[in-house]
Formats: sequence, C-alpha cells, structure tokens
Amino acid sequence: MKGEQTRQRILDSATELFWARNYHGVSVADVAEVASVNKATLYQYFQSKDVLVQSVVSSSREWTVEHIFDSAFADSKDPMIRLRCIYKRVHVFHQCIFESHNEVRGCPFVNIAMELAVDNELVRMQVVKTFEQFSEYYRTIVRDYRGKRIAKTKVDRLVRALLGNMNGAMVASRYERRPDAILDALPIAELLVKS
Amino acid sequence: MKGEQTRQRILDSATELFWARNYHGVSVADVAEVASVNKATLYQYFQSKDVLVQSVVSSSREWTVEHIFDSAFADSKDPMIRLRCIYKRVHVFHQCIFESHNEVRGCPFVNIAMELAVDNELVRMQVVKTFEQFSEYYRTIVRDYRGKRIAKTKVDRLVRALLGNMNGAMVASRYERRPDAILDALPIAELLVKS
Amino acid sequence: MKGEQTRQRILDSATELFWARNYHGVSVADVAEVASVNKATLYQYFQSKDVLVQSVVSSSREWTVEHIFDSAFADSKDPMIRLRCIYKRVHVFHQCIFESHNEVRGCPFVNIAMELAVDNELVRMQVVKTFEQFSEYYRTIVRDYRGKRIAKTKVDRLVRALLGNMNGAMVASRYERRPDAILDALPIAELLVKS
Amino acid sequence: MKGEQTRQRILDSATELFWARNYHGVSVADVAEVASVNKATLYQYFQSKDVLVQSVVSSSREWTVEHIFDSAFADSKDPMIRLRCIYKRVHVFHQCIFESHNEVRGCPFVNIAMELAVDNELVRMQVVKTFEQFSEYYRTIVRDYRGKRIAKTKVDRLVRALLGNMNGAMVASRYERRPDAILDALPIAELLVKS
DNA sequence: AATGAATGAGAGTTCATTCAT
DNA sequence: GATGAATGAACTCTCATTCAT
Repeated sequence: MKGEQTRQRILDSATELFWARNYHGVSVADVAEVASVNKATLYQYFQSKDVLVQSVVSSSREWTVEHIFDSAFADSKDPMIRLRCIYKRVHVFHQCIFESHNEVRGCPFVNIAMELAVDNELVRMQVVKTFEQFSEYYRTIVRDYRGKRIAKTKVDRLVRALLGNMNGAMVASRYERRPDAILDALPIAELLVKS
Repeated sequence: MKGEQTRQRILDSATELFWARNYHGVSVADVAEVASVNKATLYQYFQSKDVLVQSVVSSSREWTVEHIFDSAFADSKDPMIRLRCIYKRVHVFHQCIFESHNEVRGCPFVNIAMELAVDNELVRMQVVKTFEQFSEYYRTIVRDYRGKRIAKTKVDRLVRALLGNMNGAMVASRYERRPDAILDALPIAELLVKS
Repeated sequence: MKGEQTRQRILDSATELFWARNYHGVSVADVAEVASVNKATLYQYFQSKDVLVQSVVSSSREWTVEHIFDSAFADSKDPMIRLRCIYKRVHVFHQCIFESHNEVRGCPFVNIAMELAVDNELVRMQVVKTFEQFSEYYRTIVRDYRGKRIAKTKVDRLVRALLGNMNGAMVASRYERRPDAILDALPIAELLVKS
Repeated sequence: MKGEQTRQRILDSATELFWARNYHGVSVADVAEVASVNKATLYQYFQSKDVLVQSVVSSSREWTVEHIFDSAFADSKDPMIRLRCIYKRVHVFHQCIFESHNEVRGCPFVNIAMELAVDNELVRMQVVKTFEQFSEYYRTIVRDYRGKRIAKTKVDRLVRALLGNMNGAMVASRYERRPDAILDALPIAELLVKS
C-alpha cells in the first residue's frame, strides 16, 4: 500500500528528471532526493538505473496513450479533428510546463532514444514499440479520412510521415525552447493527411 | 604544424565517438585513447569537455554544409534534384557507416541537442544556428521551385516542415537502426515542396 | 514452538551459506532469503550478524562432535579404528556434498577462523575451544593406543600434530576442490599415532 | 619510475592489509589510505580489487619462494637442516610481526584461499600453483634424505603430508594467536621425513 | 510471530581535470 | 609539443540494521 505510493513517487520523479534533463545527467541520488527517499529505498523498488529508465519509458508510454491519443480519439470521430486534438493536447501540455517550470522538454521517447539507442538495446526496442503503437492512431486517422480505396503502402508512408512530422516538431521545440514549434507542425500534418 | 594535426585527430575522434554513442557515455579518456594522445594533451587543445563538444558541433556543421548541402547544390540547379541529392547524400553516408561499422548514428545535431539542450546552453544555441543555416538551403529550394509569388510566411512554414521531415527521419533511422528511414522521407519532402 | 523452528531454519541456512561461501560474502539478506523469512524476523532471533555467526559456530561444533567424533567412538573401542572412522566420516560427508552440490567446503572452523581471527575475537575463541574439544578425542586415541607409559608432553605434541594433519587436509580439500584430500591424510594420521 | 614506486607501495599496503585482516574486510579505500594515494590512483595501477588480490598473491608467492624456500636451500645442502631452516624462517618472521604489530597472520595463501576459494576461481588456482611450487622444495628434501630407492607414490604422500603439516600449523598459529605453533610442527615434519 | 518499508554508511569504480616535467 | 602521475568529486549499488504495524 504505502510501498506502492513510494514506488510511484520514485517513478514520477525519475520520469520528470530524465525527461527534463537526460539520462546520464541525472544521478540515482538526484531521483532519490526528488522522490524524498533514500537511495537504498529506490533500489528496493528498481533493481538498477537501467530497470528504472525502462519503467519510466513504459509508464510514459501508457500516460501518452491515455492522455494524448485515447483522449484525442474520445473527443471526436472526425479524423481531422482527432489529428488536431493530438497536436493541441501535446502543445497545451508543453506550454503548461513551459509556463510553470520554464522548461521545454520535447518528446521523452525521442530524447531517451537518441541518448541510449546504442547503450541500451532494451530501451531502444521499447521506443520502437511505443512509436508503433502511436502509429496505429495515425493509421486510423488516415484510413478514416481517405476511405478504403487508398493503398496500404501509401497509408504506411503517410503514417510514417506523420510520425516524423511530430517527432521533428518535438525535436525543434526542445532545441528552440519553444513549445509553439509543435503547433507549427499541425498544418503540415493536415496537409499530409489530405495529400 | 604537428600540433594542428594532433588537434584535428582529437576533434575527429571526439566527433566519431559523441556521434556514434552520446555525450555522457563517452569519457575524455575514451576520446584521448582513440586519438592516441595523452589526456593532458587533449586538455592543451581543448580547455574542457564542454569546449570539446562545442568544437565538435562546429566542425560537424562545416562538414555537413560542405559535403551535404553545398555538394548537393553543386550537382544541379534544379531545386527538386537538389532536394533529392541532399537526402541521397545523407542516406549514402549513413548506409556506408552502417555497412562498415554496423552502427546507425542519426543526426549529430539532433542527438547532441536532445541530450544537452538543458545542460549546455551554448551547444543548444549552436544547434539552433546550425539548423538555421541548413534552412537557408531549403528556402532556396522552395523559392526556386515555387517562384516569387509564394508568400514569405508560407515559405517559412515549408522550410520548417522540410527541416522537421529530415530530423524526424534521422530520429527514426537511429531508433530503428535502419538507414533507409532517411530515404523513406524523401517522397514526403518532395510532396511538401510541391504542395 | 513455531518460533523455535524458524530460529532453526535461519541457523541452518546461515550455517550452509557461511560454510559454502564465506562470512563477508554472504549477506544477511541472503540468509533470510534461503531461510524464507523476512530480514526483520532474522533480527528477532539473532541480534546481529556477529551473533549469528557465533551461533553458527556453536551449532556446527555440536554437530561435528555428535556426528563425527562421538559416532566414530561409538563404532569401536579400537583406537586405530576410531581414528579411521573419524577421517572416513568426514570424507564421506564432504564427498556427498561434492556430488550433490558440486561444492567443496573444507572445515567450517578453519574457514571462519582464517577470515575472522582478527575482526571477531569471540569467534576466534570459540574456534580455539572447539579445537580443544576435538583434541580430547585425539588424546584418547593416542593414550589408548600407546598405553600409560607415553609422556604427557609427547601426547600433547601428537595430538597437536593430528589436529594439524586434519586441518591441513581440510585446507587442501578446499583449495584443490577435491574431497579425497581428506582420505590422503589418513595414513599420515595413522603413522603419527604409531610413531 | 615514480609510478613504479607508487605501484609497489599500493601492492605492499594491500599485501599487509589482506594478510593481516582478510579480503572482504579490507576496502579499496583502506588500501589507498595506507599507501597514501588517492583511490583513483590505485585504480590506475590495478583495474579492480580482484586484480589487486591476484597481484598480491603473485608477489607474496615470489617473496615466499625467495625469502623462505630459496634462502633455506642456500643455507645448507643437508635436507634436514633445510627443512629446519624453512620452519625457523617462517617462525622468526611471524615472531617479529607478532612483537612489532601484535598480530598473528598465518599463511597468506591459506587465508585467502579459504575466504575466496568459491568466489574467485583465479585466486584459487593461483594458490594451487603456489603450493605446487612449495611442494617441489619438500620433494627435494624428501628425495635427498631418503635416496633414490623410495617409491614415487610414497614421496608424493610425504610431500603432501609436509605441506599439510605446515598449513595446519599456520592455521593454528592464526587462531591461537601464537607464532610458536609453527615451531611446534617442526618435530613432526622431521618425523615425517624420517618415517 | 512476522513483516513491509525504510535508511545511513560505505562498498567498488569512474569521471573530468591538473600539474610537474 | 607531449606526457606520466595524481586527485576530489561523483557515480551506481549493497550492506547491516531498525521500526511501525
């Protein structure tokens, strides 16, 4: 009971820190301090820093699916509105963080993957799976908008383009420290779906 | 004279390592070893690891401008061909590295920026400048293809989309360990220019 | 009642682990896990790791006296046969462990004493007492074989030699991972008694 | 030049500490402190604590061969005198340490082997080799004393008994904190050779 | 009688960096 | 122009131990 809360606090702290900063730049001690637990306690819940990031990626994925994609899909059945909702939700979220913490974090999956793609095969694979899951939402949008006639290969290409568009925008938002970079990419996404 | 060679060897080694792996995962000792110099020697040429990574970004930028963008522009005056050349050059380069080293490195600027955006403001700004420079090439392509009538804001949006498209593709190539992800993005780039 | 069983389970687990491995290489957590109890439970029965190891030495001593020396003495009244029984019992026991666990453990008292002689005075003294007790059996054997005429100092020297012979053999069995090292020492023991 | 001195200082400190105490009970920080170097410096000379013990065992072996066995053999050609010299040298050495440090250390090879036989296969094998080397000296003594007629198997048994006799005595000297335990074993060694 | 949860202290190891030569 | 030698600080991770329940 209490343990579960502690575990969650650690996970949340780690998520925040790895996302806001990066993996190597955040020490286990940092995570423990933010979570207000002893380092040893952290290690009772997560066997290693490695396991901790993996858990962070997992929980971030769940969070994103629920609060971005599923929410956007719940808002409307119209594919174009759904697409807009996705971008707007992402944007609003980053805007809030920017205003409250003066940070621009970008995409947690892109960030961690770029840093750990070589060092940590498990994390890399988790990110692959994550983006595949996200792609399914884009696929539904494309299919619903275009109808059955559109060829599967074309759908695949568009889905990939949509994912790249979002990731490119997330990257820009981080290096420009500008959440609006996300919004800038919305018209391009719309254009792609219509193309 | 000899000093300049040493400096270059260090810079090259650091470029390789930071790019292939990541910033925090590569130690100064690693760089020194690959460059076949003593750590103290390295510090005679670069005051700190921070300075080193900045130099790496600078030299990578120069390299990219010369071997990707200027080369592509030298190949043809046709904007569409130029665009294709850019993607093809990037792809060929990554394909070669993949075949020889079995590594997929992605974009050095995106990688370093995602890792260091928060820790190292100077690097972040260098990356901003770098992508602005790259954008000018895209701008020329868009302008040349579309002619003078096209509105400046639309050009800006397209340029930004092209940059995002490339960066999204580079990100995918790294987390998928698949150089062809770069080629996949070419038709989208063409579509954007034509749109 | 149930508490006594728990205590015994902890003691048995600790005995096994300290013997098979060593004192510092076995953590309290290891002992608790093998004993299938919570670490806190362990601390209810043994105030500290120090106390635990002392209890282990005590119980090992009792076990050895009963199953090696008393048993050997019960087998026969002939001093030489008794001597042989001692060595054979020790050997059989180690051979069994070797075959079932593929481990060669050597002498629990020698092992622990060599490791803790400096750190833990109480354990050292326990080992001294233990070997004094074992010596009494050797003394009986020597006296019974030689008769009353033999000088006390000579008996002492022989007893000490017998103990050294056994301990030297146990040491060899551990570093050679070869239970037969114990049997090799039997003829020497016989020779000493007869000398 | 200076580095070699530092390396030696570390090795000497480690040898002292591991021998006087034990392996697990001595931290790398302890060794570094006694050697008056920074922990990081220690790691420039020895890649790990594991490598450090191995070096300690190696250098202890060399020391023992030179200062105990070779010296004893240089003193005389008479096998019995050689045997006595070995025991006396070992005894004198331990007696000195006892008087100056009030410590009784026992045999460095037995101690480390009993502690690490299971954890560190390399150390175990080093100890096996070490005792094989020592055995050659005992073999020479036995052969020289007995002449050619004695059967090889009998020589082997005697050599093994001599080694066990010494090791048993060293064990006793440590747990009894009594260097004279070594001298006590000398008559037994003589008896064995003569037997 | 037993345990889930927590911790301070310290383990081994690596880091970026400096300085005398 | 280059290096061998050294280090303080920080790293990830484990330890024996305690306490509220």
